[in-house]
Formats: sequence, structure tokens, C-alpha cells
Amino acid sequence: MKGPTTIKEIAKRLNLAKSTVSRALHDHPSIGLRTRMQVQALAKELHYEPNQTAIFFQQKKTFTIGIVLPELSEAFFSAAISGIEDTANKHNYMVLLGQSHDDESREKKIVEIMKNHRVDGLLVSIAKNTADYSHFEMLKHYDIPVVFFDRIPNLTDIHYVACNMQSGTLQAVSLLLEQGHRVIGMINGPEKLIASQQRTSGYQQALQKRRLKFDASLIVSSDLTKEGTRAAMRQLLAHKRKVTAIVAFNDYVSQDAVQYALEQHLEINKDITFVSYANLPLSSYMAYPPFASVEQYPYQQGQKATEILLELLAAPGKTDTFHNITLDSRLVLAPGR
Amino acid sequence: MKGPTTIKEIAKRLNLAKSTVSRALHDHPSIGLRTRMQVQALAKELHYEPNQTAIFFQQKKTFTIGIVLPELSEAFFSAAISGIEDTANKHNYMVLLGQSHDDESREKKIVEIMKNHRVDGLLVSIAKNTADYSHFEMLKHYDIPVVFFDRIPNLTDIHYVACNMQSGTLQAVSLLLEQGHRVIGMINGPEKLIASQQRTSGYQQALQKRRLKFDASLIVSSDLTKEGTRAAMRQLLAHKRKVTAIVAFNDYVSQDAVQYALEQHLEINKDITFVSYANLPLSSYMAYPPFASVEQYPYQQGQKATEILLELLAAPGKTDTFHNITLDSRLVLAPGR
DNA sequence: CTGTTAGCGCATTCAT
DNA sequence: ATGAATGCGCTAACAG
Repeated sequence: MKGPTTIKEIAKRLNLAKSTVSRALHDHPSIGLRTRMQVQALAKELHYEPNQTAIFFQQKKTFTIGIVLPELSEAFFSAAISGIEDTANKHNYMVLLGQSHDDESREKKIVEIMKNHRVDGLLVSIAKNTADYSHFEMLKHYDIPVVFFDRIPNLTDIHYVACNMQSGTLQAVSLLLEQGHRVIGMINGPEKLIASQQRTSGYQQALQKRRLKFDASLIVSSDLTKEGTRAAMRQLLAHKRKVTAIVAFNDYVSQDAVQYALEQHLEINKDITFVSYANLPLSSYMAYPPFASVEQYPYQQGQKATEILLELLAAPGKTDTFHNITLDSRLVLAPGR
Repeated sequence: MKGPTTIKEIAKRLNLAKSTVSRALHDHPSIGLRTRMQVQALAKELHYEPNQTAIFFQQKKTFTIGIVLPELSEAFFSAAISGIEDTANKHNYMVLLGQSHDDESREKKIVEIMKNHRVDGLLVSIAKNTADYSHFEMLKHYDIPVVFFDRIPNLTDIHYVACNMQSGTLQAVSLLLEQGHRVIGMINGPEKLIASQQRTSGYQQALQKRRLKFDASLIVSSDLTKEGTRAAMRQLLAHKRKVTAIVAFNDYVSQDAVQYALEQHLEINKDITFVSYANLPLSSYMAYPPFASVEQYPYQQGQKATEILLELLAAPGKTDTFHNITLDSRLVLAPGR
């Protein structure tokens, strides 16, 4: 009972040097066919398996990537993580997980622990309120590359992959216009968010293409709480022009807005039509699914981010160029439309 | 440029032995206050941080637990993993992730890799078709404890936490009886599943309590595909007695069943009432949410399983007793009921 | 209270 | 083609 088989053990039994065994196991060219066979045979017989922790230690590499995100139970992130895990595994990397619960201090702590665990790299979607990025910048001193995805910090010299909401919004509004809607409201998110600005741009662009006038009062922002959304709805429904369609910031907002509309005795898809941004699963099971949704490709974002990170890990020290991929969001019609 | 600070470095600068420094850093009692201060001061100054990989290696412990489950994007599992991660983190453990995608060979591979990464323990919910458990049993030889949760293998000597569906079913059927329903159908899952048997028991028990006669033809099983469910519905609706309520195997089945009922021009909650088992999020957003749902506590299952595992890790070699916790499922009324 | 020594398992450099 | 020696960073057993 002396624990798992080690190289030393094999060496002893075969009267060889540890180094010889090590090389034989690695199919090193300078090892005699004869001994190599012997070694590998015995290794199999004794169920030899290299002690990864020793290798990690010695090689200063763990084949592990850390992933930090706000909340696993949000459908968007669980899809993203799925993409990450699949890609990482394909390249024989493991994935270490941590959720910030949208709390900056927790985020810092997790990053710290992951650094200590010597992850080779980090994939992160930052917490809602993270304003200080020092915990990420300090990683540079440790040569731990970071690729951000979806929720990216407002920094220039970073790697990231995100999804541009403008294209999807453009398509969404265009669709509504095609269908004859002329007074289209938008419940947007906080104005400082890049994603909000992109939505606004897309909206404007759609009008421009048709040479229609842009009415800024049709875009109201919500703090994304239920109350905020209801306030926004109140404002939109009170607009002097009759709003017949609404682009909601996301599926959650959409649901709250729909509820409000129902309370006002509006008939969905008749008096008023909703378009949203997909982040709820199973929209087919929803009471009033949005007429159409802007897809944000969480799985693909995770995939891409991982690929970039792996590339960074393969080509170390390439601190010069920053990878930033922006996927275009895309409008998807609800099933049966 | 000589990499991160090490203990050796500190020792040299202070003319101390490495061991002294190590002890000082750990607040070992037998170290002079004086030197301890010195050491800790210099450590801070040089930004000393222990190299965890070295420690892992040396201590044969990684403070990492592996978690293997079928599919992250299933709401049930993402909730469970949330509970796992939270609990693990609280105890300074990290979590290594792997999804089997319900594929046995992938499951085996993941377990293998995790073993190589020297995780301290494993938390697993097995793949749908896993029939051979050798990859789990071999872990015993490596002293890697495993705690199963939710989807547990049909083995005796294992640790697990699962949720007993009987209690919830009992409550569900009782509720329906209280409300005057007398002909209650049940769409059950494959009969060999423990969970299916538990549902049947709960159903029968509810009738017994009220001294009502059990009619086996009111329980039909579905293979859980949409078609299977529709067939089951067809059968139930054709029953000689008029079925006024149905207990569906889960939310997915429930949705398919509701759809079928609608096609037959039945009015939900009037002509026919549905009760289900919660595994969809946001049931409040569903078109026809079940009247009531049996809660399976994914977060708590994850939490409990983790606690057991941590306990196992704390008390090594306790291979005698097997922990198996069974939570009771519980009926929860739909919001607004 | 502190120093010395050894060793965890492996890859690797330098000999031979 | 093989062996011997070294070190990665840390802890711990054993001296003093």
C-alpha cells in the first residue's frame, strides 16, 4: 500500500534511471525500442498515471481556465458556459467556475482565488456594478490573460467578444415598419450602457433607411426593474401619437410590459405588438411571447471567447494586439410566425 | 525579473531558514514575535503569495471538487450548480465543471480527466443512459469520494442526495381531491425510473387516505417525448370516466399536455386542471402554468450534496457509513392561487 | 525559538 | 542510448 505508481517505482523495478523511464513514457526518440516497450508495458501493468499536480507545478501550467460571471442561473450565462466548456474540453482544458452574484467584492475575491489556483487564463463577464478594474489589471503581472465576454468593462486595451445590438435592433424596427407600424416605442436600458446606445442607434438607423423622422420621445429608458418598466409603459401609452409596437430591452422587461398592457385591456399582437431581445429560454412556453426576438448568441460568444483565450495561451507574450470580436445580433421570428 | 517571490527569496534576504519563514507566514506559535513581524512585513513588501500548485502537489490536495452533470443549460442543473458553487466557495473550495451531454462515454472521459486533475472529490448527476458504473467505482482506489445527486445510479453503497417525489405527489393529489376532483389522471414517466414509482405511490397514498378506490387505468406512462405525451393524453381523455385533473410528469410534459388539451377545445383550469413538477424557470411567464407545482429543490440538493462531500473530505477514510439524504418534494401553488 | 535535511513526482540538462 | 544530478516551492520531521 504505497499509493499510486510513480516513475521512480517503475525505474527501480526495471533497474533504469527515472529519466529514462520518463523519456520512454514520452516516446522520446533517443530511447531504445526495447526499453521503451518494457517501460510502457510495466507502466500499464502497474496502472501508472502521471501525477498531474506534479506536472502542473513543474510546468507552471494547469490546463485550467477560470470563468467568472454574474449568475449561472440566468439562461444567457448557462448557455454561454456551455459553449465555453465544450470548447475548452475539446482542447483538453478544464474549467473552473465562479459566480460573482453581481457583487464587485465577490468578483474580486474569486479572481484572487483563481489566480492563486494558477489558472492559465480567465474568461469573464463582469458584475453589473463593477467600476474598479484593478483586480483584472493586476493579472497582467502574473501573465494571466483575460478575455471578456458579453458584459465587458469600459476599457480599451482588452480582449473581448460581445454582441452588437445595433444590427438586431435595426432588423427588428425594420420589420415593424414593414408591417405598417409607424409609431414604435422603445423601452431601453440605462443610457450609459453600451448596449442601450446600440439599441438606440439601430432604431434610428431603421428610420433613416426609410427616411422617416426620428421622434426621441418614443424612446424611454427603464432601470430594468418591474416598476421602471411599468413607468416606461405608462409614458409610452400616454404618448400623443398612438404607439402600436414596442421594442423591449429584454425578455424580462418585455414580460413586465406585456403585463401592464394587458391590465390596460390592450390586446397583444393586435392593439400592440412586442419585440424583444432573447434571454429567456422556452419562449414558446410564454404566455405572450414576443412577436420576434433579437438573438444574442450566448453559446457562440462563449465559444469564441474560449478560442481567443486558447490562442492567447498558445502564443504567449503576444501582448501587442488585442482581439475584439463583435458578433452581430440578429432578428429571429417567434415560432409559427 | 525572477518571477514571483518565493519563500526561499525571503529567507535569503533575512538570513533565515526557509522553514522559519514558512512557519512565520503561518503564524506558527513557536516563532519569535520579532522574526514573525519581520518576515510578514517583507512578504507583504515583496508581494509574496504562496504558489498553490506547489502546495497542492506537496499536500496531495487541491481544494477543488469536480462536478459532472448532463446539461448546464437545463434550468434544474444550473440551479443545482449554483447551490454547489456557493457552498463550495464558502469553504474555500473551487469547482471544476464538466457536462456529459447525457453521453456515457463523455461522462467516463470527464471523470478520468478530473481524476487526473486530482480533484479532492466529485459531485455527479449521471447521464441518462449510463448503465456501467465502473468509472465511478474505480475512484475508490484513488480515494476520491463521490456524492451523487438527483440522478443517482442504481447502486447500494453510495452517497447521494435526491428528492423523493412521493410526498409532493401525495400533496398534489390531495389538493385536487379537496377541490372536488374525483377522476384524476396521471401522466407518469418510464416505469423503471424510481421517480415514476414514487409518483405512483404518492398518488395511491392520497386516495387511500380518503378511502377512495384506486383505478390503475388512470395512470398512463409517457416516454416523455411530445408524441408519447400526446398519446397519453389521448388515452386519458378517452377514459370512460371524465378526467377533470391531470398530474403531469414534469413541466415539459405538462406543456405538451396542455397544448393537446387546447387542441381538443378544453378550457384549462375549468374543464381540466393541471398539476406538475417544477423544472422550468419562470413558470409565471408560461402561457398556462400548472395550477400547482411540486418543487424539487435543485439549489438545496446541490447545497446538501456539497456539504456531504466536504464532510467526507474532512473525515477521510470513513468508508463505513453512506450518507443518503432524501429531501421531500413539496407542493407549491402557482402565484396568485 | 530556529536551522538542517529531506522529499513530494516530474522533466530536463549535462554527462557518459 | 542511458544515467546522474538538479530544481520547481513548499512543508515537515528531526535536530539543536
